[in-house]
Amino acid sequence: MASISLTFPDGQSRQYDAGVTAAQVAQSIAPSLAKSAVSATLDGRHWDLQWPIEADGALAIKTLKDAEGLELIRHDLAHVMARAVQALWPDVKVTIGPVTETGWFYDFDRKEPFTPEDLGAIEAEMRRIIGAKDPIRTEVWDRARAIAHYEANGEPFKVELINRIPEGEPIRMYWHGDWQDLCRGPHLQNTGQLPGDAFRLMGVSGAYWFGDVNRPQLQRITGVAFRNRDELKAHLTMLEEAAKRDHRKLGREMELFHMQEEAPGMVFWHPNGWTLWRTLQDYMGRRLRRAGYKEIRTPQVLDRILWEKSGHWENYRENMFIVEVDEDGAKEKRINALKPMNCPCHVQVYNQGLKSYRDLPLRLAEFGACHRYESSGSMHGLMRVRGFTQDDAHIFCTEDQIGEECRAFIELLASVYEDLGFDGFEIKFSTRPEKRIGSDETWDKVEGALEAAIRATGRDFEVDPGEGAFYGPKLDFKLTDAIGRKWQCGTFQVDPNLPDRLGAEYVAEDGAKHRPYMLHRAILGSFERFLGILIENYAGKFPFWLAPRQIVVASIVSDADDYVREVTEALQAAGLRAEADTRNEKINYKVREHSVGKVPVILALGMKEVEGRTVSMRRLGEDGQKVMPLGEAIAQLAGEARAPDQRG
RNA sequence: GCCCCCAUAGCUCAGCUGGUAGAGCAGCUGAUUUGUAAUCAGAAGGUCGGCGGUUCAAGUCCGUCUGGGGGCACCA
Repeated sequence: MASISLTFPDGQSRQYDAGVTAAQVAQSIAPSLAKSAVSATLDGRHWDLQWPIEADGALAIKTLKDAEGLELIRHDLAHVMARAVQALWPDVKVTIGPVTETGWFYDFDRKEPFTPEDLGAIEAEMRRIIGAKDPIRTEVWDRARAIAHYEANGEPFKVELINRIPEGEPIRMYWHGDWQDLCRGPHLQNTGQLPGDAFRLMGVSGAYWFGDVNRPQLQRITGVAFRNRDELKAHLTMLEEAAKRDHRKLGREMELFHMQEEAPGMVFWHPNGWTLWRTLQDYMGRRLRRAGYKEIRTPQVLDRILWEKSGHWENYRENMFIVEVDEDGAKEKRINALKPMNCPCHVQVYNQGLKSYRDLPLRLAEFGACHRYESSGSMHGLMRVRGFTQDDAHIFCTEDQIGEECRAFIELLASVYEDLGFDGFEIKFSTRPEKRIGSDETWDKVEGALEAAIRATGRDFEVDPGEGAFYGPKLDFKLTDAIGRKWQCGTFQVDPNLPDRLGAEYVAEDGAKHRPYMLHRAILGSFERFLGILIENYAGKFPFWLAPRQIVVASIVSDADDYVREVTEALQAAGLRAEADTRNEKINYKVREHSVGKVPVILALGMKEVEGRTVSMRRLGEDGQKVMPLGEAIAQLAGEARAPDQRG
């Protein structure tokens, strides 16, 4: 038998017979290692302990402590769950069950829906299987045998999966107990290696087979799993914490906004929420103005003729709100649409009057309200709505100017995200999709220009092939919030096509008319969504400059009410958002209520403050309070209330 | 749009196998003048999301519509 040489992580090598398994290797190193081993990596590839090793390579034995171990737990739990489901309902057909970021899911085909109560029964059966410590074994089958097997068992989805496995790849079968599944592996050694108390089934949902609406809809059961009970507990606690900062809940509690049946996907902003919005919009307005943008305002309702020209009528009509109007004396109804985006309007503004190359780059910005008829199932609080407002702008420029505009945009975006409290962001470069307009020559040119521009900034970016817009390549910017979630907000898109469709042009140095390029760009994306992200990022505890309610001035005794009103007015005169609370309640009650209401500063005033013309300042999240002269307090708070771009 | 789940007072939620609704908080009224996260008392508040159906009887069972939630699909 041939001999092979395996190299271990410590650099040492040993000789083995070809066909040796990683389990045997582990045993040869130490019996204790063989016992705790769950899998291995061979030349970096995740490798089952039972698979034979036929050639020289670098082998590392993995235990549950390794990242591979956690993946295996989740992977095997998917199989154990599938087995449990088929044990309980033998008629259920199994499909696929991959590992996710926090656990796994498995999609089943079954006529009757799984109920939440079924999940408990499935979990119990899973624990029984884990308790049985069934050994897991693997075999490689040839394609015909595997297909025949699943056809005989009435598992059409597995047959399809086998047919999708590329020629030359081994087709592997796994068993534990009398249950069998098709799987590329690797797996644990036995089901007893699974932590029976560190997983939980989270829910049932629908999911299309291979993500295709035209294929059967399956039932997806999802679970979360960790190495041990404490990690599971920590995860569940994290979910509870995330739920506490849910913008829908905070929006109601802090009286920021509401939505109602008569206007699904549209937001009613209340005074507090609108204050937050305006604070953000005013800030963005200043940043854009300073960056050379001109702010404009364009119509909401436009005749379909414009949408036909822009191409939207043809491609996105189902997603547009259509407005039919009976005009006096008209034979036909006039058909309009609420604008789903601002760009065609911005081209109309550009097109007024002849433009010279000296006018470029021309940056037109609009806090543009748009409406899109989003499908009912996609709406989600403020995060996905039908009526939204973008921090939209379009830069009309020459090809030579794309690079500099891109650089300046990224600088601006980075600075804005930092001001708003977000630490970092990722950049994604999306190239031409299959369904697109414009010539390959043009695509080559604009993709090249955009890539050169992003490279020149020296920032890291990922390429996402085929994910560009149909009219041009783009950069997407994804920020990370306080609890590690990522949100795609900013975008920078190069569009050589819309100026063409809508006839934008400029007179160049050569005296001839040329098409400008159009750069679509946004930093926040939609105000609605971004405010939702901000609310969750800060869990409602906004920095002072953003807080819709900045200061409550509360009386301790009613004899201090006049002074409370005087202080409140003085704060308001200094431009601060201050309210008086002279209700007949104890100071404990007022402090609690405004703390729960997430007001950053409470000034409590009793007779001592009246006599000394001082205030007792209490800050949200801090114990105790500071007494200081009124004038000092106003100066201090007015300083803090300045937006980041207005600080000296 | 599709699958599952949900809809009871302003908010959070009870209401077992059908017998025409209950709590806490908020709000209102009154008392209390209070020193940094809930003072006490009283009265009031709901065509149980809409529309149909089954039944002597529906918050409860069935159908349907609307909205919401968790996913899938979609996201110019």
